[in-house]
Amino acid sequence: MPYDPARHGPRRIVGPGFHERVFAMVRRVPAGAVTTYGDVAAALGSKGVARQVGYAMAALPEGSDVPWWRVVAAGGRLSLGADAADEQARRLRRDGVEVESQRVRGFAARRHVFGDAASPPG
DNA sequence: CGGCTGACGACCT
DNA sequence: GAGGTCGCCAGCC
Repeated sequence: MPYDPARHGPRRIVGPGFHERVFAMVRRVPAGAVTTYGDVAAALGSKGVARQVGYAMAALPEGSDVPWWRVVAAGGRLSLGADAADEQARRLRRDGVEVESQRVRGFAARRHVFGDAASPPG
């Protein structure tokens, strides 16, 4: 566990600067679309931080307004554990995204593109 | 500043 | 399709 809010501090979304940017990007992903850790990382400027994007997701509190389930692994796969992946699949279906065998249907078509706007409109 | 951790990604066998 | 390895780098103590 890279960051355990239950032990390291209060469940506040805006903590580490990097996470803040990650959350902002993920919030830009509309329902029905999906993105990948690598894409978010690339949108933030460094494709190498794909991992850190995942850690940011892990640090999200349950009631956050960040659609973490729209972030999947490369190739449209659900890299989370089988159980967690199932939950993600459920949420994706609620968005109208089909998931089969831990993979997003028509991933290429549903893949969200973060224009060149590296920062949110806000 | 150093060591440890880890919702990833690409590659090889 | 499945299993193992290396590279990437932020965050925490």
